[in-house]
Amino acid sequence: MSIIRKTKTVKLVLQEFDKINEAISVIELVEIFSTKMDKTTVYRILDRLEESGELHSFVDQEGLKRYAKGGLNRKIDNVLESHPHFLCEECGTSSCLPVSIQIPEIPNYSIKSAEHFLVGQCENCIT
Amino acid sequence: MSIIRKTKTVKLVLQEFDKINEAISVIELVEIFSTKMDKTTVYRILDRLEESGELHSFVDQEGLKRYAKGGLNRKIDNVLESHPHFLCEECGTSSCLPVSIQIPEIPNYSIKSAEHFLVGQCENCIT
DNA sequence: TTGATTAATGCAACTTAATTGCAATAAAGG
DNA sequence: CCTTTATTGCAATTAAGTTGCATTAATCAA
Repeated sequence: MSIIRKTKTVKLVLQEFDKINEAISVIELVEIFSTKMDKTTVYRILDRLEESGELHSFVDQEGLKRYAKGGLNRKIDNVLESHPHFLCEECGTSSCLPVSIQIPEIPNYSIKSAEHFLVGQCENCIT
Repeated sequence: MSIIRKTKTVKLVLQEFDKINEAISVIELVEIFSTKMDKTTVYRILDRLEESGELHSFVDQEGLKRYAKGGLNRKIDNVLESHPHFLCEECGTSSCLPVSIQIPEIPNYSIKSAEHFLVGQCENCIT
């Protein structure tokens, strides 16, 4: 599994994520690369990049899959570390927020992973 | 708009939510009521029950819409109060957890709403 | 209780994100 | 350069959710 071959299309996708520091939806990516590769290829490359740990994905409030650089839910010192994803309702950009969210202890429950989705106004759009 | 008429189908849906204390996906509900009403009707009743505040909805990690009793993101004393949604990876049941999650202050960001999705093992499945 | 108003429903068709099968293509290694 | 097989493109398919419209049935005033 994971990414094995550095094909032209894989390089294009990686370049795009180097340029943009946002969480991009798959449909945006399909649109961006519409002249360069088939949508099936986009889906499959994203799959592989996620499995190799170069990207991570989540599903936003509208049910759309989004990808962003790096991994999610890393365990640091045996503590689950997860960052929230943010959507600006003004400009529509989505991003990973560099803060850590505390998950309270829940009696008799074991929490393996956490996903946080915040909606509001980003630093560019706040009045 | 909200719910206006207490039709037979609306009563059936409300009964179901009275029985079950979980966050149920729309496709499950469509299946449950497959002999009682059309799937379009299920979708529309859920819409109305959400607008009237009797249910709240969220999209889970798989992109499926789920509904549960009550409202979400109530403002209590002007503080955003939101509970996490939980999915048990063993038995597959989803529920609202009665704990409050603190959203840290994020400089230059304004947070309007928050969605938390936890995955792990519930009290029945924990070993 | 009846009748008029219009919300609610059922059905069929449609939209859109995502997946699958398969033959053709092109990385990677020897 | 040649072989192996991962990767791609294309077409078809799946599945969640939506829409338009004619029909049905709550609701309420008379």
